[in-house]
Amino acid sequence: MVKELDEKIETLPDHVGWRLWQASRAWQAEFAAAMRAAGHGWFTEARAGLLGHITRNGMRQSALIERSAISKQAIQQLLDGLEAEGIVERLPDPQDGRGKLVRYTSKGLDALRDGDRVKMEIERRYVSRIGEERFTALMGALRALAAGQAAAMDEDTGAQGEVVESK
Amino acid sequence: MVKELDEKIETLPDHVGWRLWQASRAWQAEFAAAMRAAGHGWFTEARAGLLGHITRNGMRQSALIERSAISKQAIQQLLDGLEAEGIVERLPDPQDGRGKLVRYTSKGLDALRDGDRVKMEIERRYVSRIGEERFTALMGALRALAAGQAAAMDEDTGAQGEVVESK
DNA sequence: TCCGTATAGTCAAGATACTTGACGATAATC
DNA sequence: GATTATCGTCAAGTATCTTGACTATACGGA
Repeated sequence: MVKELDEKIETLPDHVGWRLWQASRAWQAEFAAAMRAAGHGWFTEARAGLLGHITRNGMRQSALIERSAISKQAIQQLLDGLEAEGIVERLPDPQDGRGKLVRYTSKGLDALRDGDRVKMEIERRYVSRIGEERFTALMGALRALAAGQAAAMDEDTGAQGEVVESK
Repeated sequence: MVKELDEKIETLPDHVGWRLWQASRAWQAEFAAAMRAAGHGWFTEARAGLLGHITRNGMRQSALIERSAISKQAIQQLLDGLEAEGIVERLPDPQDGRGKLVRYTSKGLDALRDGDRVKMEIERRYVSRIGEERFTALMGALRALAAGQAAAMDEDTGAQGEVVESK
């Protein structure tokens, strides 16, 4: 009974959203695995997302809130964790008694360096997997998409619009 | 004071991983917003991820566990939620007293239909945003990447390898 | 100077989406 | 029948994020 219907079983989807999700997940899994293998066991996806916004010179917690899209409370909790792991440290801002500066520790900077290396390795693997031409096309399309999206939301919420050309 | 340092502020990253993540998040946000706007307020990203694995004919809960990568407990909890929302229903499997069949309710099928419509709309928007050629290149690269990844893990853990052509 | 208001960060509580571990019930195998 | 494996459930804990309430500091006037 069910058997005949099973002939028509759907395969997993094959639209942009699914493909993007799939590729994104695969990248993250590869990156996280490599980072953990490199001795950075504290590494998680959420933390990575936040670290991507912290400049190497350190920055105000409030600036971090603007740059990343999540609530200040979430950021604080993530920072609590990162601080406990010894990746970043929080210092009082000498210019503003209310503020705090978030800065990488040397352990954190080490992790960043490893992260850069891992990223390049993965990128190399990707290129060898699908060919340079396709890879370039992929990046071009993704950048165009991001630029289009930023333009589409036009009410500049910041953060997204400055992604590409700023430097 | 801080200003001079800000000249050297790092921009947001521009590597594959970041771009994929960014694009994936943007797609999901757009999709979820459209779904909620279409009256499917129960819609969340995690639920979408699971629903993407449930065929329209319904399937065994255990089959669902194999297909999606997450633990059976997580699946159960997601199904609990979906069942409470009236999107799916669980019936005893007549062929196996231990098993249960997960099936869409008519409300669930309605949502799927809306989902398909929304997906196509978004895809159309994407095409008009970056051009058909680029969009095609994007899809091609993403598919190649997925195929390469499936091949790379070679120890067929299932789930990933069978994505496209399986049947 | 004092006062109102905005900003920076914290504390507390709760929701969601997972995890591992232990368990009962049914099926399959020998 | 006894053993072993599979299917689903229950319970508890973790990570990540949310909203709401609060404190401390800064700033911009009267």
